[in-house]
Order: sequence, then structure tokens, then C-alpha cells
Amino acid sequence: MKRFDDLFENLHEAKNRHLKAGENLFQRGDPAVWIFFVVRGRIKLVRDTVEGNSVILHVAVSGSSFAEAALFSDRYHCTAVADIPTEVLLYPKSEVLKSLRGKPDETEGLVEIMAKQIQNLRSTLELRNIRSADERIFQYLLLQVDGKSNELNIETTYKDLAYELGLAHETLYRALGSLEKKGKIERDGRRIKIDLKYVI
Amino acid sequence: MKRFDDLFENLHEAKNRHLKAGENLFQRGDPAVWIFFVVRGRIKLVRDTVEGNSVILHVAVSGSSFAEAALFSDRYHCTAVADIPTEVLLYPKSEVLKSLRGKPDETEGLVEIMAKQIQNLRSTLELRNIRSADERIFQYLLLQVDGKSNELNIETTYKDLAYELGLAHETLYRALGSLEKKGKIERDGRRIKIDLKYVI
DNA sequence: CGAGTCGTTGAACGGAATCAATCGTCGTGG
DNA sequence: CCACGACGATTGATTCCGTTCAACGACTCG
Repeated sequence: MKRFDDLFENLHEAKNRHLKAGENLFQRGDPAVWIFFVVRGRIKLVRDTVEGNSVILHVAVSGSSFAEAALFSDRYHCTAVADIPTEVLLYPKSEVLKSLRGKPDETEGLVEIMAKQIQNLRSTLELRNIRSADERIFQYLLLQVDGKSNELNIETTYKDLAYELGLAHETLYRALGSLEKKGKIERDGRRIKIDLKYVI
Repeated sequence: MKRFDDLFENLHEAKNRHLKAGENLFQRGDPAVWIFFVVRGRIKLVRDTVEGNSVILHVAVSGSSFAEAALFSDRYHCTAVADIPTEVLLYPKSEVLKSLRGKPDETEGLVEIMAKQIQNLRSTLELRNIRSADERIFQYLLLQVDGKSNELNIETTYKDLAYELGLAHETLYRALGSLEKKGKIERDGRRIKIDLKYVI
């Protein structure tokens, strides 16, 4: 098992649903009966505040599952709304739990990917403590290649990457340019090569 | 099972070790044989860079386990160093895995707490996208009480809290003062009461 | 072909970081 | 037992850099 959603593979009960931009998938307090997978588009998990604005708890992009915590909760703790036109798959929570219980060896695989995800989230979080945009991006790149190579492809858009890094997209462009000028990286479209002397 | 480290309860093989500030626990590349639990103190998981400075991947505080990902990896991917005088428990990875495999029902509990941890990390990460210090702290407080109450106790020091929120500690003090002046919160030492109208 | 979005660069602003200083507390060791 | 050092909590002044607003070309998609 490589990803959380591989658990869903054997589940043929999946429904699918298309959402327009701004459309609600579920609301805080609704009974938690489904686990979701984003086929394409983007789902925002938000919590509304009294002042009218809302706080984003998570942004699920295409290819990722979300609301997994609903497995162990009676109701959804947040509201899910499509950010752009989005297609999602719906898996019944009860089926997922049954499948989980039937296969202890698969469950161990699940623990493995979750441990890695936690590790990854923790380091992404620590990245945010780097104030300098240049340095934050550079360390992000180093984390991505992880000493295995000195090249990587940016799969998402630069705008999404900026969001993930907690930077304005303008800042990201400028910082990439600055890193290139310093000679720490080379860029060719979405392909980024890191100067070998920084790759351990 | 409430926490990851409850898995360790039945393991009597745990050694314990005391580290002075600055002392290394393990280094990047060392064979991964132990999983750890911080009894008291603070352990930083870092990656050293060519420029001499190091990037923090995670900070494990007392009462938490760390290096869980080592369960599924041959070698440690980062270096662990005590930030202040620290006591840790060492659990042999092989024992932990054995215990994991022996009890499929406990493993499901593990999946549950990991799912919650992931959910929590994701929302902490999204909190960082709130630029305004006042608003970031306020949303953090709301997240902590989660509608269950309108009061909470800050367990850690304010300095550590500032770090968790990605703010300079001076900024945290000022923002707390500002929130209090606005009447959104009331403070009495480490006890914080949130204005009822903001608690959903 | 026009609307929308991405990628990119310029200019100005604002708010958080940083530097600095003070006070209180806690532990420690001589 | 007290002096000293270390650190947390707090407030003030200044700096700096990332955000924000703005504008433009390129590209895609309906």
C-alpha cells in the first residue's frame, strides 16, 4: 500500500459527485458517513467564524483523500466546499472500516504511510519558521529531493506551491529568481536543478 | 488507546537515557533501532546544511514520542539533539513492531490517533496562513476549545506557544494584550477566557 | 474570440521581527 | 542561606522584508 486511498481500491460502492465552484459537500455537524477522494478540482475544509469570514483547516487537492478522521467521529467537524469545479468519490465509512478490520497486514501499511505523512507535515510546519523566503524555498527544495538527486519537477502550479509554502505567489517568483541569480538553483520551466554542493 | 506511546506501555524493555543540553541522541544515517519518548526536556530533530546552520524538522516536547517513522526505515533521516537537559525512553523498534503485529485491534486505535494527529497538523499548518498575529492566535484559541468550552489553560510556556504559532514571543505578548483590550479574551495568568459570542 | 488564470515584474506600504532593556522567579552551587 | 546566573514575561523603538496593489503578456478553454 502506497497511499491512504489504496484502501478504497476494493470498495466498489463508491459513488461520485460533481460540484460547482462554491458548492457545499458537507457541513459541520452533518453525520459523518462518507470518506472522500478528490479526482480533480479542489476542496476546502473550513470553519466559519462569527465575523463572517472562515478559517481554512485544510485544502485537499486532486489525487488526495480527505475527511479520514471522520472514520472515528460521528459528525463532521468542519464544512467542505468546492473551491473550483470538482469531482469527488464518496466511500461509505462503514465499508472502509470493515475493509480495515479484515486485513491486519494492510492496516500495518496504513500505519506506515500515516507515519510518513505525519513526518512530512511536521517538517512542512517547521519550514514555516524560516522567515526568509529565499531560504524557505531552498530548504523546501532540498527536502523534496532528500539527497536522492539534485533535480526535481514541480508537479503543481507555482501558485499552489506558493500557498503550500505560505508565501504570496509574487514572493515565490522573486525568490526563485533570486536563488537562480545566486547560482544555488537552475530553472527550466517546471524543472529545477539544485547546485550539487548543497545536496548532501 | 489515547496516544501513540500507549503502544509502548506493555514493553518493559525500555531503557532510559539522560542528555545534557546540546548532546546528540542519534545522527542522520545511524541505523534506526529505537523509537523514543520524551519524559522531560526537549529534543530537536534537525538536518544540517552545508552552510553550517541547521534546519529544524521537528521539536519533540515532553510527553510526546518521536522518530516513529523509523519503524519503517532502516536509518534515521535526521539528527536528534537535546535542546535543554532531557530524559528520554528508548523502545526497541523490533519490539514495537512485534507488539503492533500481535494486536490488530490495538492497531486500529493507532490508526485513529494518527488520523487525528494528521488532522491537527493540517489545521495548525493552515493557521500559519493567517498573517495577522491577533487573528492567528485567536483562531488558535478557538481551535483549542473547539466549541466545548470558552476557557482554556495554557500548559506550555508562552514562549513555546509563540514558537508553535510561528511568531516571535514579543509579538505573542503584544497580540494577547491587544485581544484583551478589544474584549475578545480575558486573561488570568495562564488561564484564558474567550468572549462567549465567538464560541460557536 | 473573449474570459480567466498563470507567470512575471514594479512600487509602496504595513506589520511582524529584531534589538534592547527591565523585572520577577526559579534553581543551583559555593 | 544567599548570591548569582538563566530564563520567562513584558514593553518600547526601529528596521526590514514580505504583502499588497497594479499592470502586462502568454496560454488555455469554452
